[in-house]
Amino acid sequence: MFLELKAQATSILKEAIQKVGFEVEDSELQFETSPHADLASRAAFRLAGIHKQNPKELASRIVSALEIPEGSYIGEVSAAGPYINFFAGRHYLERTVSAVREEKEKFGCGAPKDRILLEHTSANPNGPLHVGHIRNSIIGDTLARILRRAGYDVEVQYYVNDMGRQIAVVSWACELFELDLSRKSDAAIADVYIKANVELEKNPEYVKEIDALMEKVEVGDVRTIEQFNQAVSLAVAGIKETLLRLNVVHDKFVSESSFLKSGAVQDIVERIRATGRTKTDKGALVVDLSDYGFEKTLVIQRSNGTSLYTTRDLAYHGWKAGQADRIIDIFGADHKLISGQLRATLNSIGIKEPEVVIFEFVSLPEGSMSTRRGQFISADELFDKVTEAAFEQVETRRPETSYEFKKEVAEMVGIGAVRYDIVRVSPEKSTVFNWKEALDFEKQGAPYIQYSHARACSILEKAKEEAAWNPEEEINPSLLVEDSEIDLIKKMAMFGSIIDHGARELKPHILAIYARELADAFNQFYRFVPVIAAEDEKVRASRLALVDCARIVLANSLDTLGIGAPESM
RNA sequence: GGGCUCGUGGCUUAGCCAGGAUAUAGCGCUGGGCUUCUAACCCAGACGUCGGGGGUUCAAAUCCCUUCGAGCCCGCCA
Repeated sequence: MFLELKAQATSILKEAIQKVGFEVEDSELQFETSPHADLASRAAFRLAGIHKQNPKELASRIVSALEIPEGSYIGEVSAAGPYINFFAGRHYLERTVSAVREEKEKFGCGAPKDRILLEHTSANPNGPLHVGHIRNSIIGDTLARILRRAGYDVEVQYYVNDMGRQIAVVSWACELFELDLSRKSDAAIADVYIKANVELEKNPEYVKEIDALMEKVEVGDVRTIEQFNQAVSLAVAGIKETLLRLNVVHDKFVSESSFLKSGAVQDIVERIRATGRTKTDKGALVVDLSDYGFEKTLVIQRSNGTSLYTTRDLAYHGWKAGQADRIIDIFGADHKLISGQLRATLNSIGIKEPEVVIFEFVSLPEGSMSTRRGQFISADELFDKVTEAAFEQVETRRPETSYEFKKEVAEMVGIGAVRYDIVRVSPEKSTVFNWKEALDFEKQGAPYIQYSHARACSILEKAKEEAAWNPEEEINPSLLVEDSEIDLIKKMAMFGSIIDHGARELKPHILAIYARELADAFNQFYRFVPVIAAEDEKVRASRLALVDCARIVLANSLDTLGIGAPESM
């Protein structure tokens, strides 16, 4: 709705500026959201600079020339010094309320758009996901949800490394040590993987055994491949379970080895060779990317002829490029360089490059996390502790409820808190994990937003019981005139533009901030405006409708954040 | 040594790419509010050289240069 408001302001302002005698592009209107108006333009600054005029005077001339058409969302425009301030009118507020009531869970959705292939998580199957990995999952999953709501046809993939060196070590470890199958399968894999790495460190001779395994896989040795697969599928099964609990689902798991089998890896090597930018360096095949600004060459084939992760990834991206209009990858900061080289190489052979979203590291107070060294906090452990802490909270706050209720709410609140905590900060900030903060529900996080939703549900529930509410009833939105009602409506109206913005910039944290502000607006309304106790029947009906709208937009926001929306908590 | 990212009240953080009106919000701190739709809430208050320095501009948290600090990367690992 806000996007429409902006579009109307754009055309009104542009017309007025023309009347005053200037030509402007849309981008020169310099709109911004502001505490002083619903939409403010700094166009007078810009025009004054170009045409050597007084910006204040120009602003008031433009405002006098301005005409607001009948039925516009704009109610009023005024000049405040050099600023041109636009204020939404009643029509905008009332239209927003009816739009939410009509569109319900579809409110905020964009028109159908292109097909997107989004890859996220793709952690190596050498152990369970840890708290660093889930930053990838949460950013990726939230983006996928935002893009879907924005109208894109999104397919989400997990790229499974089932043949790299680390996996060879895993497979080797499974032969050497007994798997503890009483544990979750990915944790059992990590145990032997960590032990194997200790062995490798002690006895570097073993490296030859790993090399041998990798060569066997590359040439298609059935038994070795079978062993790799067994180890990989154990780890992947555990990872999937963890992701499911996080409310993250992938449409497809694509394995690296499939590109070797299909010959795609060989094909891509030939294509790169054909550009003439490859050469042999100590027996290895390398690509010269100096014209793309990369000083060091990129190795795409070992001297023994085997492929590398990068080579298979190139083949994977070649395959992806053929099936979608946009390719999006979510990578950790350690992949910055390699993803740049990947993009350059793809560009050099005319394959569509992925858009890469980079997030910085989550480390521990004692340093960065490492599966190999066993230095990590697994996502499962975090989920267990956080839901346990949430359970205690429900128990103190709602002692009268059933065990099942408490469990269900604790799961939604705990997992929601984890997701929100991670998604709320912009990806380029590196963070240090700390238990105290992770388990703290006092701050304005997911539980705060969920609580607002539950409050809205509770009012509606009570009204239904008293037979005082019919959701389909015609209401008169012009009765919603309190400040906190208007603020709430305006906040709801922003939802679509937040989705649009997040999708355009691939920035999920924008939505997290918005959801909190929406909850803020609802809580203020809740505090100041009585709903069920409203004396006038028509006013009560309108307010109930508004509560229902808030409930819908809060639920839509939470859903897009991948966070559960409890009706009671 | 080179490259990328970050540095905003005690702590966490928005705003920075597209420079403009009193710098966003939470935690913590001080004080207030539950016989009234769930107090996981609300209200009020204190706390800021936007890392330091220089520059561009009518105007800089935002752009440029420089410097300091933190993280990540610079493998025939992934």
